Amino acid sequence: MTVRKPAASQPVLTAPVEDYLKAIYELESRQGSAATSEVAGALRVAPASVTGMIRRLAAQGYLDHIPYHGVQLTDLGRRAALRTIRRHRVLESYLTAVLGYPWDRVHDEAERLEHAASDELIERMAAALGHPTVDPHGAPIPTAAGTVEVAVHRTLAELPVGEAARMLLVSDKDPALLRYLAAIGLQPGTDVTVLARAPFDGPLTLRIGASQSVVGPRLAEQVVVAADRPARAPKSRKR
Amino acid sequence: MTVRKPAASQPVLTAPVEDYLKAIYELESRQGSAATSEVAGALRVAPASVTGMIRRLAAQGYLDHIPYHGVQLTDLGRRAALRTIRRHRVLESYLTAVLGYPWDRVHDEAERLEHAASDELIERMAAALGHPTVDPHGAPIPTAAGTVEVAVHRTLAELPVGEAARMLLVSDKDPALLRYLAAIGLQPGTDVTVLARAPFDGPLTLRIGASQSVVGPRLAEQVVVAADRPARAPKSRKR
DNA sequence: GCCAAGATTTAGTTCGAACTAAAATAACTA
DNA sequence: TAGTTATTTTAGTTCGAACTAAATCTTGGC
Repeated sequence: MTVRKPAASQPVLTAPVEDYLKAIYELESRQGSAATSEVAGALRVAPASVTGMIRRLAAQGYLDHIPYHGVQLTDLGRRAALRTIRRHRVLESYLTAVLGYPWDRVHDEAERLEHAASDELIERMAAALGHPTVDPHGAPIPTAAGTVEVAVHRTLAELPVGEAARMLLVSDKDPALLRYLAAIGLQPGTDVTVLARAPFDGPLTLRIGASQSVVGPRLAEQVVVAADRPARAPKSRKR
Repeated sequence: MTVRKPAASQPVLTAPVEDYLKAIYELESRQGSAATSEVAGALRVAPASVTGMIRRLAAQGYLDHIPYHGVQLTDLGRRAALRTIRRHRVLESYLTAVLGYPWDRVHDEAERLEHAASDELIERMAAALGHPTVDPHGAPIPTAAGTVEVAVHRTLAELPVGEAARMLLVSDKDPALLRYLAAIGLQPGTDVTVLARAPFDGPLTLRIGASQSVVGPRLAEQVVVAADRPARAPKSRKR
């Protein structure tokens, strides 16, 4: 009752531990490594706290740590991270699809529920949705077995002028950004073309459906797109 | 991310605090008072731990504590308890009605989610169900404003032989009991009559629909029933 | 009305997870 | 190559929430 119980299966991970593993996984897969200070920044925690937690996680076999030279998730750690990420993304999908949450408000809710929901609940939600493969922001949902599609794609900032593309993905972390994207009609699946790009890191003019919008380069970097036509060779692999 | 955030509104209650307030509320309303050792028993925690927590909760205004003479929830504490109970019961209702959970497995899941779900989520779930007033076990769901129906009813153990009654309520805590009740066809709303009661605390013979079952007196004490016909004066009041 | 049994509280520990301040190491630049 | 700066780790605290053991209070039975 009062003790934090295992959300479901064997190893009893606390909420902070799940958060660390998830953050390290995301830093690793985004930039190949996860520095102490980056983890600290992602979790809004002092760097010294990260060192402490990392020592414990290494002792328990979730990651390898070479002092002063960063960490690397072990298979155990990666599986735990993917399980948390699956929960998060299934929850986001369910909350938007079934309970009518707007996509900019779904992240915080999922962030809390992901530590409390049992595997059974997550699988029931996934089943109710027909086992979706991406969440409302376009991020791939790891399978229950622990595999993810890791796709490398361009962002809007890199898309050549005139080339048609389809929006794929945006981070779920910034509600204001998500609201803005919704307002200009950009969401995963939407077709988009860069009509013009101003020099010196200037704004981009986009065609989205029938309308046009001008957006800054910072925003364009956040939006991941894919070639509009079926790609020649699918640029994705299993992990 | 890593810090336990307020599930929704102002006062930041930790999961253990919510569990204590809920347990004390339930003991108070079931038997008028909540002894240290009873709270300890309900939460499966050492009595000394309860004393420690009670001191803190008293200091924060959630209850009044006269050392060696028990505790009493303040209005603040009662409101917090009812908020947690509402969450729990709305969650149970949603999980059974929408996600197909069997009623004997819904308690544990709700027990964890009740600390993580936001008010918004709970209200969306309640709305999706048409604002139910009782949970799957027949327990009344407190309103968002913090009021509950407190009804005093008889149990099957007290029901006179031959008098028709309608099952109202059973505790959600014992999965085996719930499975058994489901097996003999007893659930909230079901009509039931005591056909015979063996002497010396013996078993009861019940008619449930078209079939008969024999149950022990311990089970009968757990099952709350109401007169089958509209009661002369409704034996309930607001709190 | 006393006393033993039972309930409750105090005292002192432990653990996870955070913190600050100080020390150690790595990396970059001059 | 050396020195400075930035990053990381160590050392020592704090807090919530549990624990055990010991002390204290209440009460029921005689």
